[in-house]
Amino acid sequence: MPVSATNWADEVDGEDQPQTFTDANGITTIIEYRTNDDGKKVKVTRRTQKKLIHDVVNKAVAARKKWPKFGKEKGNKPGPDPATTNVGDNIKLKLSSTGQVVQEVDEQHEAMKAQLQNKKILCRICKGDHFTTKCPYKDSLGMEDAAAPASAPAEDAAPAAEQQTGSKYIAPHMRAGASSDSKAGSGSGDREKRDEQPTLRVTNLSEDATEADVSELFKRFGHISRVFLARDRETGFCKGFAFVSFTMREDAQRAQEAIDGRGYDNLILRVEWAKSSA
DNA sequence: GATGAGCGC
Repeated sequence: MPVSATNWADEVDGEDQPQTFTDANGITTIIEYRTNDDGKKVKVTRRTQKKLIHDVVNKAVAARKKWPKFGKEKGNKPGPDPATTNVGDNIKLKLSSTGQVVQEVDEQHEAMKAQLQNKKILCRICKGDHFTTKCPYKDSLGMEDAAAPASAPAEDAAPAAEQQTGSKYIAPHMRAGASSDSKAGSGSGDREKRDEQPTLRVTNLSEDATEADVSELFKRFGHISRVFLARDRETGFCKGFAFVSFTMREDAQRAQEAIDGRGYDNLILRVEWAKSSA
């Protein structure tokens, strides 16, 4: 195969002077031929750091900033709007002289974050004071149409419930429709009572799922009266399915629709209405 | 793929 004279990589012979080449990205390559201890001629290739790649990316980012905004952002000025945009940490890693990896936080982004700190942050999933994208429930429950519970507020919010409704707080066991054995997981029950509650059967749970996992997953839809996780009698591992009873049929209904087909622990959960066993 | 526990005073 003929070798192109312009292909510097193949120009090996008779060049004792260092050669330098700069490519389109501004990366400079230096080639020199040295004589080593054994008297042999060796080729030494060095390149300047690829720092210009970084600049190229930033140029593209800068260009994008000038694009007209569209959708709900239409007509807004360039740059992120704190109401809709989460400015994350831009962390660079660099090697220190001791070989340890050192974290460097980009100062520009720190400044940006500080600027946005005064703004209110409200998670659309759980109403916590973090961004929706940072919600701890995002992976398991991160559904866009996160339906707020109609009959029960989220997250052990007894005092909050009082504030929200403006009426007197009613303890769960005193509420209409609450069962006498309202302790979730107590499994105390006579079957008749159990079977008249709106109960879901959850299948395809992983074997290390616990009652707590299941109730965490479902409690945001409303008050749960009972969680039963089928465990292997000997090993104690989850047998892959569980029953979740709600106080309110509507809550169970919404939970069924919302969680059925959702991923949890790398598995796709199935949620159906339970049939009474007999 | 699956339908919940224990049985004694």
